[in-house]
This record gives sequence, C-alpha cells and structure tokens, in this order.
Amino acid sequence: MSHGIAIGKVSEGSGVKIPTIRYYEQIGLLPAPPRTEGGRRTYDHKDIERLSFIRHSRELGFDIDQIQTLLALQDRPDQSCADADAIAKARLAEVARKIASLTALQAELRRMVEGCSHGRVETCRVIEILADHDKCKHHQQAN
Amino acid sequence: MSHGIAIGKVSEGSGVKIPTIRYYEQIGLLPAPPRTEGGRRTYDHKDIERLSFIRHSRELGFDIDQIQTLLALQDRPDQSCADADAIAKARLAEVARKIASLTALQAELRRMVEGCSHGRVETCRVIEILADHDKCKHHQQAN
DNA sequence: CGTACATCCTCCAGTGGCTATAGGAGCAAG
DNA sequence: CTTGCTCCTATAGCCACTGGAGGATGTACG
Repeated sequence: MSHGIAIGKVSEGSGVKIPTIRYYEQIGLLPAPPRTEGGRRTYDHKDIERLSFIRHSRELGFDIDQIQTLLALQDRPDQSCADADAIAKARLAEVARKIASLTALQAELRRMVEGCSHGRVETCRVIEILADHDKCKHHQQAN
Repeated sequence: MSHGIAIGKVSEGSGVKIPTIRYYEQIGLLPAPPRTEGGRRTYDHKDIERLSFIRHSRELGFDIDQIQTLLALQDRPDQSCADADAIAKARLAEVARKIASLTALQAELRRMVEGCSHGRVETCRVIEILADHDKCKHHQQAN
C-alpha cells in the first residue's frame, strides 16, 4: 500500500495532461519524483496540489518564470508576500493593456465587416482597409 | 536607373523587418524577387504594398493562412468578397471571445490583488487563490 | 583605384509552452 | 499466460518569427 500515485491519476487529479507533467519535470518546474523498480514515476498528494497551483496560474496567464517565483513563495509562508503581489499586479496591468488593444481591434474589425458591401472584392471594405493602413486609426499589436 | 528596391528600403517602407521579409518569402507568402548579379533581392513598389497589407493583417491578428486567402482575393477584384467577409467575421468573433475571457481574468486578478493583506505569504490572498481553484469562479484559458 | 563601412547573403538555432508520434516496456486482471 | 491498458524515452512539430555567425557585395569618399 501507499505505493505512490501513478502519473495518470495525478493528471486526472490536477487537470494537467501527462506529457505536460513530464515537460514540467524536464524544465524543473516540478521536482523529479521517485520511481518504481520498473522505472515509473510515483507521486504523492503534494504533487497534485503543486500541479493544480501551476494549472490555475497558467489559466490566469502567468508565465513559467513567474510561477516558479510564486511556488517558491508558497513554500515559505513566513516571508513577505510583496513579490507575489507585484507579480499579480504586473499580470493585471498586462491583461488591462491587452483588453484595451483587443477592444481597438474589435472596433476596426467591425468597421471592416459592417462596411462590406457583400459584392465584389473591388469594392470590398475588408480588403480595402487591409491594403491601406491610412484608412484606419489603429496602430498596435494583436492577440 | 530602376534597379529595383533593396530589402532594407522595402523593410523601411513596409514596416516589416528584414528577416521577416525573407521568412515570408521562404514560406511562400511573398513571391521570390529577382536578384542582382551579386545575389541581392530587388523589389518593386507592389512588394511594399503587399508587405504593408500583410503587416496590417498581422496586426489585426489574422494568421498566415488567412492572409494567403485575403491576398489571393485582392488579386481578383471581380470575385465575390464573401470569403473575405467570412474571414473577418471569424476573427471578430475570436476577438470578442478573447475580450470576454480576459475580462473574467481581470476580475479574478483584481480580487487577488485587492484581497492581498500586504503581510506575510501565509495570509496572502494571491497565493491562496492560486492554490485553491475552488476559491475562484473562473475556468477558462488565458491570453 | 583603394579602402572603409554599410548592407546584404545563407544557414542554423532559439523562443514559449506545450503536443504528438514511434517504438518499446511494465503491470494488473481474468 | 495473455490481453490490454498504462507507462517509458527520444525526437520532432507547432506558430510566427528573431537573432547570430561568418562571409560576400555594393557604395561613398579620398
């Protein structure tokens, strides 16, 4: 009993796919677990928690470096949480910027689509706006 | 005279970086231009226009495949612009989805940051929410 | 005409965060 | 013992670039 949890169960329990778990081990985000005689990875419940933490952080758009820092902070409950706060604030600012940029994008796409005559390419506003950058107000990055 | 435009000028004129222009040629997005005796690429004004079109499309978040289609449409002004319209509409829907997702993200990040006690990690709402997925309402992808 | 310097060339590797495939080996139930 | 599921490693691919090494070409000036 208590032979450790197999990677498949850990995957189910954390919501992180098996190849991704192995990938996280490879890049040092998750410590390499002990193995069975046959060479299979054996995890415990803390690993599932750690992977859940990682998954949730990824869903919020933190990158691997930031998650490394957040995980390290979690392991030292006596330290100041200023760093965690800073990382979250940075991400918040980034998200706000992205929303603004996408909203501008949305406006221009709408202008294109609404201006489309549904006729021939010759008079198509979609193509026209793409071809002539001066015909639009937007000058930013997408995504 | 009219020896053709060098890649550097094309880059300046279109706003697309030199390595990116060569990359576009490599993947077949931009036709391979004639060369000088010494092997240098020589472009004309249509190439600058094409690259401007590509850059603008990329800024709006269209992927390379979609841009191929849009460019092909541009070259046949007599055809229906239904395809262009569909591509733009698809992108618009995608952008709307992304804005919605990011807005949810923003709300959760705000909850984290505002709940931060600015004290020790032990009581930090940022770490706490990341560790326990149940403490949040959000279940989506970021970016 | 020589030389210095800017610009260009090709080829290859790296980015982030996975995901997929090939070709095997381990392990539990019937 | 065999079937079939789960797991292993190693490698390559995804997207759309970006950067560097190491060398060739083109041009402006003295």
